Amino acid sequence: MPRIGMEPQRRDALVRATISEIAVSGAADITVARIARRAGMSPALAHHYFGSKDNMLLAAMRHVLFVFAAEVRGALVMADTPRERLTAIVRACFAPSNFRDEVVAAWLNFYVQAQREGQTRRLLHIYHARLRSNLMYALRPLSDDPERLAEGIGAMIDGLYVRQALRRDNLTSAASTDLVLDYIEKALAR
Amino acid sequence: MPRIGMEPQRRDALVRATISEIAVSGAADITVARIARRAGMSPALAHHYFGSKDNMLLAAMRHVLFVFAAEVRGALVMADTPRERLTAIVRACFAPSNFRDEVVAAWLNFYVQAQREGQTRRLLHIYHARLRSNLMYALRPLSDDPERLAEGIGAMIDGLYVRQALRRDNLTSAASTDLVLDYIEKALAR
Amino acid sequence: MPRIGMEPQRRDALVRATISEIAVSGAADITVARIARRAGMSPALAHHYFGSKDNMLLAAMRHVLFVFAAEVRGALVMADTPRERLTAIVRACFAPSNFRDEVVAAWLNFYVQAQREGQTRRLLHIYHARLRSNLMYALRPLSDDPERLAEGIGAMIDGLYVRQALRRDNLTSAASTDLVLDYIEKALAR
Amino acid sequence: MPRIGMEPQRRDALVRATISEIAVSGAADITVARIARRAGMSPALAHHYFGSKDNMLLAAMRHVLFVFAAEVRGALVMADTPRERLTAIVRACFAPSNFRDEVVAAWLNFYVQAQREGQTRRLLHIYHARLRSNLMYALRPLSDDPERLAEGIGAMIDGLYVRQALRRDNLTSAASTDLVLDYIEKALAR
DNA sequence: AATGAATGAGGATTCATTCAT
DNA sequence: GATGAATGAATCCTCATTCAT
Repeated sequence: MPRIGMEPQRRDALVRATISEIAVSGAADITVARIARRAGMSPALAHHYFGSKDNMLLAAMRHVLFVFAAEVRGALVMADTPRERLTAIVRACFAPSNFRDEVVAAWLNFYVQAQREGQTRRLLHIYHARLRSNLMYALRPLSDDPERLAEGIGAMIDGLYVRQALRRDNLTSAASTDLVLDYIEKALAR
Repeated sequence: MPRIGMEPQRRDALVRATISEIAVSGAADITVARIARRAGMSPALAHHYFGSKDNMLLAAMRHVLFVFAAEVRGALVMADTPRERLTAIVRACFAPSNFRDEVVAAWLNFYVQAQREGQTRRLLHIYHARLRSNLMYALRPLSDDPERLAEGIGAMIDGLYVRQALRRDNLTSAASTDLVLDYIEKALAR
Repeated sequence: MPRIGMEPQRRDALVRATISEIAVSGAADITVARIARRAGMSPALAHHYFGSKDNMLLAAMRHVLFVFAAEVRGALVMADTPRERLTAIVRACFAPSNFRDEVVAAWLNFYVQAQREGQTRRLLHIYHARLRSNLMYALRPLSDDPERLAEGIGAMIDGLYVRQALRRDNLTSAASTDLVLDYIEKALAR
Repeated sequence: MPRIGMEPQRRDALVRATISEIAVSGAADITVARIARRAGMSPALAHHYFGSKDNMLLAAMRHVLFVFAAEVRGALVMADTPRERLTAIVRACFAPSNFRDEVVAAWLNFYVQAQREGQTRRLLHIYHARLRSNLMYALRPLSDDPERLAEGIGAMIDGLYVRQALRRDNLTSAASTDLVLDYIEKALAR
């Protein structure tokens, strides 16, 4: 029973379903049918709205990246000093909306997909560059090798995400944040 | 024309082919046929030796983990002091045999597979535990929170692997090593 | 915003769009959606007017046949002698409105469809019979085996259409006409 | 129960099944599944041998063209004079192996496919060129406009094929041959 | 030991068609 | 009158896996 103006809801539901499905089934075993079923519609309709499975995955990724960027931006609003900026960025990285199991699992799969798929790779590079630029801006007044430190921070964050995805242990959001902030603290100390 | 005693060579060729194929095609697009072709035999023979595709992937992973462990063990032989041990471990992590593009790509895919596949996950946990235990042993005399620091080091290493897989930049083996050693240095300084 | 009395325009636009689409996409790859888009309306509306895709194709065919018949009728109006009649018929066959690439392409596709679809077949038989009857009427006073000659003429015309559809060479409308008229001339000579 | 050395048989069976299926279902409605079933195997196996549906259709076409060429070549062996050559060619065109309903139906579908598919088009052009060259060779000593006449003959043959495909009437092989030979006779008379 | 033969089970995608609005 | 929404049915194609040789 078709109602009118469904497109936004449908697209939204599909994006959400895609993220969940990545977390549950893994990027390798994902199927359009499963995504569509989870989103409560037929595979044909999913195709109608997104054109292809790849587009669905890309839309999911864009959504995750968008939320991530928003969180960082939001955190930075209240930060005045460089140190506050650093804290804000790191906190945002591990904020619940980004560090939820589902989203973390999606991240890992994006990384893998980026190895092969150009568009995914490009999006990931943009995210990397943005994070890096945010870090650099805050680090420049504090460090004599901000580039290097930004690289280290980025790597540690990525590593914590990966490990979270495997749930090796239940490292909490707070513990992850502290670990990175600690690293920064030590690296800036003289 | 079948010769006798081919089994070890065949298995070896398949393991190597699997790793290469993961790097080239990605875990999602891997097929037994491609692996077998790369290893110079028929898909049927590959099955004959490994029973299933999953077993092939597991064997490849075991091989990577085995080489990794050997490299670390080898590096530790000559290390006498805790600091030397730390350096040895980190160097081993980024030694060419482990940090080759192909192997790094394989790692990333193992992480993903571990999200779903029990045996893969178990193997990865063993590797994690071993690395952690090695680090702890060296850190205990030097740090007052060795566990925490080990976690940070592990995360950073994993992160550097992930980033290497995406070749965001051509961070060399040496640069990666330095970054981690630097972190350790700073974290241990007082 | 629906206006009243649109039906004739709509149907017309769809028929024209169907012919164009056959020429561009081929009968095999034709879709209602493409026809409708070309005609500037939704697929649903196309269905509303024609009930089914098959009906759309049939309507397109009827249109082509109707134009063809009209052209022949028109040409015959001014023809008084048998020879003039023959010339008129042949000229009409290759008149621009019938021998346009688009229309020729459609013809070829009608032939194919006629192999399977009863209604199409019937329409085509009617066209054949009419052409034949027109030829026979003109040939009877001139030939001692008019039936046979009519068959030959019809075949040659069909063949020229088919070849035109493949654009093997750019045989012009005029050249085609001449070829057939020449044949007739020779066949009637004694 | 797989036996060895099946490839040639399988390919052959598929080519034959494709031709039959084109005749029965039409090029538009052909499916790999139907072809495979008719050839007594699974669709997967058909794909295994031909790679794609298009390749199957092309193989069928090549077969038809090959048989056609062989028939013409065979007929020409015994022809010594130009007139005999012409008769031989025309007879070959309507020889049972080429003028069988099934094959004729396939021809018509090839024409249609050639409108869109490059390879099909190329093959058809080769056939056209060859027939033309054969005709020209025989016509040159007899006609003062051999090119033109070859075109006319070719068109008439094509037209007779098309009409045969529609079975407008049951024009026999012999009648078709006579019609073309008659045309040639008249055209060469002075 | 080794492989070509063979297939069942899916998976992405397309499309004619229907329906509520 | 007109359309976006929605889907069932089909189609091509792929692939892990099995089996007879």
